[in-house]
Amino acid sequence: MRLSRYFLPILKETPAEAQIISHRLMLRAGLIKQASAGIYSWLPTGFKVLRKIEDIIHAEQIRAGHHPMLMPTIQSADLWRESGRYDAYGAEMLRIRDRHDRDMIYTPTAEELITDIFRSHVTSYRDLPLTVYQIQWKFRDEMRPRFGVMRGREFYMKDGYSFDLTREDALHAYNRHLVSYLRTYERMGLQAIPMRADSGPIGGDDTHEFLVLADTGESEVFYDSAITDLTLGDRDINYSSTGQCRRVMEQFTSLYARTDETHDEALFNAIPEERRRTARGIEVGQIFYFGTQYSDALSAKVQTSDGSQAAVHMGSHGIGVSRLVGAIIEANHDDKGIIWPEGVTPFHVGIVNLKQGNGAADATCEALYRQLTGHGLDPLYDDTNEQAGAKFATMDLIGLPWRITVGPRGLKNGVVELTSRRSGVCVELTSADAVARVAEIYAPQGMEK
RNA sequence: CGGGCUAUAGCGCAGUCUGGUAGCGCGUUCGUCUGGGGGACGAGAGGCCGCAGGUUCGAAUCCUGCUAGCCCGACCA
Repeated sequence: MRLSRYFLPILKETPAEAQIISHRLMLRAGLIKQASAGIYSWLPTGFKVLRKIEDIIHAEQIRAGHHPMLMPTIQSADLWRESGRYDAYGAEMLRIRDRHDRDMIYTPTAEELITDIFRSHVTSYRDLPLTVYQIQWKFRDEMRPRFGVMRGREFYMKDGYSFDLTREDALHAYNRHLVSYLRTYERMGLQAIPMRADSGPIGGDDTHEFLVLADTGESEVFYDSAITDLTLGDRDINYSSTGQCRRVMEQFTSLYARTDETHDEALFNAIPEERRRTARGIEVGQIFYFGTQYSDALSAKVQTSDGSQAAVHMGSHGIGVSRLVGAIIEANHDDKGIIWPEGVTPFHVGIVNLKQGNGAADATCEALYRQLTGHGLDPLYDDTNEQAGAKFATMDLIGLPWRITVGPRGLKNGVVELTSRRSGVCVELTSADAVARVAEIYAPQGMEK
């Protein structure tokens, strides 16, 4: 993309409404614009990041054997009355009345609707296990929205629902989700720690929240520092292996890690003192196993091999997609702006032409742009007439992980510069080598798609 | 929902106390110069001063009501 033809409304000054760093940077970098309290428009650059996150989630869910689908945002109140949640949910559920005076809701979650779909079409144990999911907008009429997209009223969320014949099968689904979520977050450049959680209004027996450590997090967390050394890395996961999924789950959940909701002082104090940590965290996902709570209420049963009827064991599993954009920024920024992890960056690399109108500089930038695009990369070329300093400041603010700087001074020696946004390390190399280097950086991710 | 605050140009703000032609910085448009970390000079454009009512010869400014947004708390993915 050429910056001169793009829509990137950056702000030099911080809008007064924004308090925390990710909200400020999202507004300043032109990612979002507030439409009303807790409701945001996603401008082109923010939308690109949202889509990147979404793509990673889809890839990892499909890899785990889960099926994408899509359910409506507006639902009839009837199903919610059937489950008992129409009254239980309270004022956070946005209630709407249509022209025929029917009660409708803007959905905050979809257990009822998916269970209704399930009971209409699945009648045999042979159709199990089944896990479906969607990535869809949700709405919770928060009393006090804040922190930008991290605690909005409208939010984009992946919500998955698993159906199994037995508790054991359902726990495998639980473990499978835990592992796939770990992979998902790692691909986004985030460390999200599974912590034992409280089930809240969704209900359930087993539940873990995934938390990203950040000073601005809403939850107080307590953990054994050894847990931060754990990574999945590139280990090969066989999602149909119950043993392997369970072992990974055990590895990642056996060390102490809890939010203040479930914190146990005695257990915490049993950790060697030098490894005890208290910090703050942002919740970016949660998995639940809740047994037959909804299948009983909504009568979702299958026929078993011996001919009897059995309520299915369910779980639901969520990732806060829009919230993740804020969480990633909270975990990846400096005083100049955002520092996107390669997996979610809106553009792979920035090209800065230091002297627009200079024949050699223009030609080199054009060639770089063509070659990078030819490698399947998505560069942002700053072809405007701004001063060098302004171009650098913009690139730093929007946080592209790599920048190629082209100017007459370097071109005299046949070189351009490749700079890492994160480390600030800058190397001089030929423009052909710069293209090759950037292509190499992104090659592993390209192959995963 | 309790407590506090704000609303004036695209953004950040002054002006309100003490009523009298709407201001500043940034951004933006045009021109010239400049050209490796938000550059300089010159000339412009851009406002129902949140909305409604009242007081007054006259209201951004005083009074009443409303709306929207923000902060702290409680609550929450």
